[in-house]
Amino acid sequence: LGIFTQVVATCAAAGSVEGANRAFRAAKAAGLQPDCQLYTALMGAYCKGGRLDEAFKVFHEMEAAGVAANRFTFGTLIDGCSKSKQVAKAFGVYGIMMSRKVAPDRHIFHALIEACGKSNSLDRAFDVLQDMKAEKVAPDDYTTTLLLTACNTCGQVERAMGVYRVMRKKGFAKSPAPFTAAINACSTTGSLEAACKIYRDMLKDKVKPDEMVYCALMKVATAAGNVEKAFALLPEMRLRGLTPSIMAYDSLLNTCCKMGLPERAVEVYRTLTAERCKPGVSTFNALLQTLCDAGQLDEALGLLDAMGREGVLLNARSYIVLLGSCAKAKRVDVGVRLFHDAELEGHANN
RNA sequence: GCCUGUGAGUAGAACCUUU
Repeated sequence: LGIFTQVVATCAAAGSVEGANRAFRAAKAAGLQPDCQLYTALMGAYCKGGRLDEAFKVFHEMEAAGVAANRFTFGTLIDGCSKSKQVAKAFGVYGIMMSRKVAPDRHIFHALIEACGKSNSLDRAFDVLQDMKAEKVAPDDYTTTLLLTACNTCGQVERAMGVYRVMRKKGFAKSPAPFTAAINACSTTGSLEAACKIYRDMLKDKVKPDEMVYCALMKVATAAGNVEKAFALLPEMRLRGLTPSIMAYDSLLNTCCKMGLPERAVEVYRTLTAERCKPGVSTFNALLQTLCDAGQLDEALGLLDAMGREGVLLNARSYIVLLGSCAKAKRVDVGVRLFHDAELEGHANN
């Protein structure tokens, strides 16, 4: 059973619902009676694949087989409901769980908070926090991060800052994630000062920033229109012992794109190539967009060779950007050729 | 007797999926 469960879980992690299903059936075919863990792993696969109904079918099958669900089972289902934005269902499962006298843990509350955030029910997210305390489950960094993210998606910057202040007062932030979420709240208001303050708080609290922190800061700097600040974060990262990866470079390319700075974008591209970072489609799309927005269609077309060399295929987005630029420049011949390429590669279907 | 190993569910940026 352990081996089959691992196979199911591995398939789920790889996004192969079919593989998970096959492994589950193989366990049965081997004459094994599935236990709670195996059923739960299969439900997880369905949930991750967005096939919530089938996850519930497995749950009912499990119940019919007389196998009792535990907190892992309920946690998997609630998380699946959250990912499919089915808040009511998530709380329904929570209700069943409580009626079965299964003690909830952090995962349960976290999945519920996430579900509330996704459905714009911020007040309810805070109710869950109260429930959590009532059940004597202590909030941690994950809890704070989820609450901050919920505030952000609901556009409640002030509330996010409130959560952040409480977190710092209690002093339990040990990881960079809650700080990143708090910084992200600042990009809504474009308040670079507030974001920098959070960054300084983090250093003061002896939490080591990771690359995502810098990407979030770059985003805020861009929203505030402060290009120099965004670029200054690159040496700052290095100063803290981090080597910028394609993530940071992509963020800077986005800055160039939003601010209309084709020369600097090309400069960033040169740097990341020199640093042996592997550019992806998003890297090239940001570059293409920047160049096209600036009317530099030929420079953009020149990049296509580089893409080929890097083994990066154009996607629909790349073609849309290029075709728009061809249209604006009235370059019919180039546009038609690109469109044919797009057709051949199956990107001309929308 | 000792040692070791033994399966399942959570968070943050950007991107992509989907102009």
